[in-house]
Amino acid sequence: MKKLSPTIRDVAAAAGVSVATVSKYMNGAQRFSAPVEAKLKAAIEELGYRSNPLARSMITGRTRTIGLTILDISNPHFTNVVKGANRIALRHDYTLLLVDIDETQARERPLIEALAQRVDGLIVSSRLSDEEAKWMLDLDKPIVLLRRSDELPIPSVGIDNRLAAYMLARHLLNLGHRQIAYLGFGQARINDERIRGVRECLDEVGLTLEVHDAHAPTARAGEHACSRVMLGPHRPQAVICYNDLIALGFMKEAASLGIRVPQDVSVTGVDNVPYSEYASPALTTVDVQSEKMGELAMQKLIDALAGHPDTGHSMFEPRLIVRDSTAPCR
Amino acid sequence: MKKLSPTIRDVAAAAGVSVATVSKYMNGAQRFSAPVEAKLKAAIEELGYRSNPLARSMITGRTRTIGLTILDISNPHFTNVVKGANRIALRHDYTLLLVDIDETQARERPLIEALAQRVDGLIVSSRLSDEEAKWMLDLDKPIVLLRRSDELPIPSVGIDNRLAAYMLARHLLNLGHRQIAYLGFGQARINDERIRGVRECLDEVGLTLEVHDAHAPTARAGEHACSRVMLGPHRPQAVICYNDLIALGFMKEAASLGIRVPQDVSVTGVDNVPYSEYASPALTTVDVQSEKMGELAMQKLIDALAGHPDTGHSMFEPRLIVRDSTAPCR
DNA sequence: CTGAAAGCGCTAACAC
DNA sequence: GTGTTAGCGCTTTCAG
Repeated sequence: MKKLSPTIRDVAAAAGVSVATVSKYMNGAQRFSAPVEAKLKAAIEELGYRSNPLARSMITGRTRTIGLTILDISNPHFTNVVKGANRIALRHDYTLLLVDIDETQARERPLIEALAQRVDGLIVSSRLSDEEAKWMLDLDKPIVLLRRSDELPIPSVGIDNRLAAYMLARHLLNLGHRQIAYLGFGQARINDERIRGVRECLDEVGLTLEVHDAHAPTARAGEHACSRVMLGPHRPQAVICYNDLIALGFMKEAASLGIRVPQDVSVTGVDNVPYSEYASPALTTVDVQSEKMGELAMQKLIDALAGHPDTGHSMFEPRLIVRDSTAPCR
Repeated sequence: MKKLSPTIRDVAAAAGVSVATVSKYMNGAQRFSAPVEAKLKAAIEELGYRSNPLARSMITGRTRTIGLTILDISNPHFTNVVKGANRIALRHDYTLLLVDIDETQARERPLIEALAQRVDGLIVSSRLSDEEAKWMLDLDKPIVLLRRSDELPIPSVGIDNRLAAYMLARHLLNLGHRQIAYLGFGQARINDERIRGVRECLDEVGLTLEVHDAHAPTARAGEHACSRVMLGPHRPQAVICYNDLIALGFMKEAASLGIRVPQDVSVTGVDNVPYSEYASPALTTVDVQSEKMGELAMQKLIDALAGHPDTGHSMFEPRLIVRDSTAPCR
């Protein structure tokens, strides 16, 4: 078998030219005389030469790699973001270096700092507050945040969480519900925005909101929280969950408890993950355009890399998806 | 603000030592005299120095990065594999470079070849046949395959697909079903193994198997296939789907068609993805230990990287998970 | 324990 | 068009 892979010098020697010529040829930097081109092609083919991207990156200072940190790869919302980002990256010949923060806030900073050294730019989804994320500015790499940041001069992409939550509340009010509960996830920075949106809507008709916390953004957490919410002192007629996964778990547990959805309680989520459609009853939710978010975040980053920075926040418009988990209040 | 990040030379100058000393210090290669150590620590802190992993990799030839190619990041089975692999990688201070093949077979080879140059080793999930995958041997990097390969001398991890399918068939036979259909995905290499497992079981009782194809391993594809399977000339009493996603889509469409699961037809999947549990009826399936597969694949690779190669195939044992989508035949 | 020097594989001026 | 030469930031002998 083979030894070490051939270097640019091996090719130069085999083709009888200089390394500079080989380098230029590999980069398609200019045109060559027919005989040289032929020899080059032959030598490269013969040796199976492929230029070493590491050495190249060291000189150019560019890796053609984008770092993407997500909070949890198990959450379909984030995989959709990745899907979108990846599509745009591939199109521009960039590779994604994916880091799953895995909902462990402690390691976030070191992981991102290490990542930053190996990539040309970063797309970051983080639970850090603006204050806690200031160090990102010192990374000296273009960054796009997957949530609004009012204080940091970093471009970002997200949805209007207040509006999304407002829409769900309005939908439930229209169905005649009056006792509405919110099952949130306090660790998420956008949780407050969603609570605000719901409150804003309920305020208009003089209703108050019962707020619960699921402690995790997962189906399992939704399951656990269900009895606490439904069998507590103030049984709600409708529950707005922080995200679809919590809602899915909630609905499953409700069924176990003999509580029917939507007859006994209406349930909603947020995100419109693929499986919300295949649950039964199919989940009423708000589409947040996860894939498009990933696409736009990547596009912004690539633009920045190309010298067209953009420090604004882009907000996608949420869209209410009414399915079968919500119904008129009895 | 700062300009370019400081290099090892800056630190050496600031600390009044040589670059070699700084290098050794950064790598914890040896012990140092107290004054030198103090100066180094101070200089590094002062300048905010972090060694450049690219330059380091170029010399050592190691990147502490593992490449992982998966067929589709939208499939929860694969995200679980990633989760497991990532856990082990982190534990050994490796980073994952994830590539989503996105079910596009054409680009597979170039993507993997490019990936191979940037990592120390690869975990590959591919639809290529052994024959088509021979070039992987020339990559000169340790590889672990996420499926059995009998011909290639490459270590692999997988489950016993024949047994998994056999178990599902046996379960359905025990429930009294006689007209059993298989809704597969012909592109997958393991599809044949699963068909074989089902056939083997049905042969024992002299039954034949109706085989259909969903054309994609997705819920959407399962939806589309449902009417073809259920409203064709040979309506089955039970359907074994290639994976959970297809089964989920199938069940949704069945409901639309007024076909009740499990009363009118029993349905099973394979994989035990998280959402199979939250569907209703909850899906009967076979657990393939996706996370453990990812963990073991990574462990094998890291062992290989540490000089303990292992060319064997590790097979996880499938486990039948009976839930509510299967019931006795009326 | 510490330092000087020789590169890793490649690119980027600048000559020819 | 093609070659020469200087490094990129770091590790690694090998002296001292």
